[in-house]
Amino acid sequence: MKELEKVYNPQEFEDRIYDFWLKGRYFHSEPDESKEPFTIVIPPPNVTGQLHMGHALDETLQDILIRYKRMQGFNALWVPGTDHAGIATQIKVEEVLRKEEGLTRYDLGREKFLERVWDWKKMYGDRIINQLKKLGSSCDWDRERFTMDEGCSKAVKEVFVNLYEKGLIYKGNRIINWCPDCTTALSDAEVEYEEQPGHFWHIRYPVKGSDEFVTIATTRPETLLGDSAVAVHPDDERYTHLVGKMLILPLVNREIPVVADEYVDKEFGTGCVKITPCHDPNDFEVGKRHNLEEILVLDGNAKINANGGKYEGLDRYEARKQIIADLEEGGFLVKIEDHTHNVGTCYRCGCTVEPMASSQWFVKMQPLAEKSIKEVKAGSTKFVPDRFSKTYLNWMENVHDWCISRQLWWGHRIPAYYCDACGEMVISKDDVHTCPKCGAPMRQEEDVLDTWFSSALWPFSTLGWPDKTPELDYYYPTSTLVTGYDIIFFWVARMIFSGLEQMGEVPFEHVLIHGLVRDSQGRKMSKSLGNGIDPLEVIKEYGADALRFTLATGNAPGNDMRYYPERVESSRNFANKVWNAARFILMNLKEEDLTFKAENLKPEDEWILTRYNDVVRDVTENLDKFEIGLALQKVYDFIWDLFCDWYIELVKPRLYAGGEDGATAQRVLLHVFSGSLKMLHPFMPFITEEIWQALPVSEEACVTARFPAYDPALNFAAGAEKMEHVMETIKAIRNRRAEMNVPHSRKATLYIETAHTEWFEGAEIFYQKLAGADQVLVNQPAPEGTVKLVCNGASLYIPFAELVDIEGEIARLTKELEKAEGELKRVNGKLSNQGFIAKAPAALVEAENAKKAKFEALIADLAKSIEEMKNR
RNA sequence: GGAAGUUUAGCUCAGCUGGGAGAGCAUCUGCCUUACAAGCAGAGGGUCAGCGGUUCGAGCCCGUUAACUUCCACCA
Repeated sequence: MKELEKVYNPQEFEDRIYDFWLKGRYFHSEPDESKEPFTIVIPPPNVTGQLHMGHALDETLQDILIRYKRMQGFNALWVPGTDHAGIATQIKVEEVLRKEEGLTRYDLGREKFLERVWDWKKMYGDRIINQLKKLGSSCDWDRERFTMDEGCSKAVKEVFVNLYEKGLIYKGNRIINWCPDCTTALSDAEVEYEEQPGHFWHIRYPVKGSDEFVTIATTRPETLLGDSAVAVHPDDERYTHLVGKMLILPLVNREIPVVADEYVDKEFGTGCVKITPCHDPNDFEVGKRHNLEEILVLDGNAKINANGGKYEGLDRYEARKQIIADLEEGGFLVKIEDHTHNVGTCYRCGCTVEPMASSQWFVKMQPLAEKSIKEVKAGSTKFVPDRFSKTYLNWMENVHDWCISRQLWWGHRIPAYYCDACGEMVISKDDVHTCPKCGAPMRQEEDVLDTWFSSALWPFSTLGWPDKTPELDYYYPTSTLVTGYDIIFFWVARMIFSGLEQMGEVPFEHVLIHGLVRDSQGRKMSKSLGNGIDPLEVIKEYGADALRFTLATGNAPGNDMRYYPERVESSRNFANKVWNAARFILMNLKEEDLTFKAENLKPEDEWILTRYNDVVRDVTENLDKFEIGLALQKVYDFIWDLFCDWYIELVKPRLYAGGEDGATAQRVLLHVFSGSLKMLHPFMPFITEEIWQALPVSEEACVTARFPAYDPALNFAAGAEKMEHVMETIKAIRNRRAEMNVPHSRKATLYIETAHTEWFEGAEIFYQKLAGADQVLVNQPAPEGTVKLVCNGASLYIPFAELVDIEGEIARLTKELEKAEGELKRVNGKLSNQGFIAKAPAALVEAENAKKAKFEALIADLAKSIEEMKNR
């Protein structure tokens, strides 16, 4: 038997325990038909390679589920996400490049630039794996798989070609969101809207061949350069006479028509809208309907291009300034209004996105969405908590086509090949070098795919798809996805429709949604605010177990949680409690044979075993329903309150006395404690394993031990009830002594008057140890002037005559009496209610009847006691 | 504009299918009782946001009002 360090010091053993697990290959899972699989898909390391709180929460919840399922005999596997082609990686590298070397990716060239990104990825990939280990993640990383390898590229190409052949991928000219900083298109989901103060510029457009004007209002005057019409509502009588006439576009002096279109809101502004097909999605549609000219006036860096005439080369905001000045000078500017409006920003770099017409690749969402909606409605994939299925359905039902091309270098290149000679385009899984039509050389599409295009394939691409691997066969569909609600659209939705389309089955059964971790003031943790808390720092100070405990407890699925250092501290305190309990138990295990047997059990043994059994049942139920916080709370309460504060104290005398009773106590202690450790292990893996390795138990490691199961043979209702009575009286005595400020060291004889003598048989030692009694006399006359306590089924007398404050005592008893009478009244009210008698469950009515008897007896006792006091 | 969430003790939050209001922290009191002061034993503190309804019975179900939060869409 090993000894534990005197002080709980997680830093001392956490690394060692992790190595122990690795060495024992306890995390290893391979397809095994004899076991049921349980699979979790996990995200890849984030771009900076720095574990942040949100990530830590993800990992913790996943790891809890994985460990729990493994302990239940499942073949539980993590499916590590293949490294994705994240836009953020490229941007980060570009940023560093710019800052440190003053270079752009174009200066470096494609090949060299990609090498840089690779280096970055490898460095931070390794780093994050090490950080995950610190957290206790039992993820079995496969270094080879963890890269953007051939297999994954193969899957991406396969899917692309597949969708293209079904007509679900097309290339088209559309308005997309363009980020001038990242110089790429963004999908709708990648745009964040934020309210910003701005202006409405009212501008006059002269009507050709007349001295009339129409006045339009715009928030982006620089787009005037690309106007190709002004629209009015067809029913707007103010303007019907102008429809079909031409206007002179100020500054540019181009002629543009007035068109009538239903899109215009008569009530809004002047009722005239300038139409800029290339820089506004609605205008784009109007332009298509009226066959308007499409004039692009911005380039990829949001500078005015050659179509902008004299403004060419100006940045969009400088151009705006200049154009306003010129308009004013020309007398075209009517007025300027303040106006707050929603501006789309890039969710990565925060820069204002520019809607621009551009040739991009799209996924046609309608047919994919229909299937995905059907499956979730049918319950093939269940969201936990369920309300998030609404979020998902809402999005799916209103989904737009998905822009998947990105003008970046880092990522999976779109497998499209062009022939410049004859204009042929080929979509192919294999590299195509010569044009099948004319034999000229072909070049591959420069654009890469959206990060989430490949990420959406993880549930099967990481298992070897499109090859028919045993893993794929065994593990797909996976069991659970754990993720934050902020990622439902990006990832969850796309995994669902990709899985359905390629595999014909939803990718996972459950999606466990958690909230965000906020700071103590409820703000989102972010780098710019500088309020992010580094999980590694927390681990360093309090240990990974404490952090995991904190993240897993005290909040419900899908709700945000606030991070308080005090909470981690209290988690650490709990770990310390467990540690000390272990030390105590190890000190007292002296028997040779510690195998648990349900023999010679004392009431306190029966009580703790019964309670333990209850907790095992509850915790299993909770975990099966993904109620991780509730489950952990129950384990915590059991270990601290019931096991440590009661059972250990109750059993100390037996342990010190030794003998057969002491041996039984040792066996029960070990049985219940080791079982509790197993229940606690998924939540606090390090400390439980460290203690486990010191305990004389048969299972070689806690991580692979069998999770406790409810055992009907260990239910001792009678023994447990008897013990509860004793405990109730102990609490009452402690309470009174504390109220009277009697020090623990002052002992007194305890007189118990009761009809249930069997409750108190053999209980004397407990009162001596826990309630300051030196001896206990049952049903023997107590001396005059004692303190009297009235409990359910017993009256207790303690001879502290000199401490008794008669008036105070009467007041106290009267208060208790009133309380009891109130309770009795409530019970009587229920029982006299015919509706209750008739409709409530029989067990409940019976319980109320029992309460009635109890309160009646209590009231009689209290009334008697008050009389006695008054007569004193 | 559409949708979802929140409102419970001083603070942060639990409360599972309706059946006598809970935890942690904070506060107050007494204890260094041979595992643990990172502890032990106690105490105080709540009209469960307001109103109405269903029910024998509502923190929980329904309706409604208010405040706050988030997501989606988006007005030139």
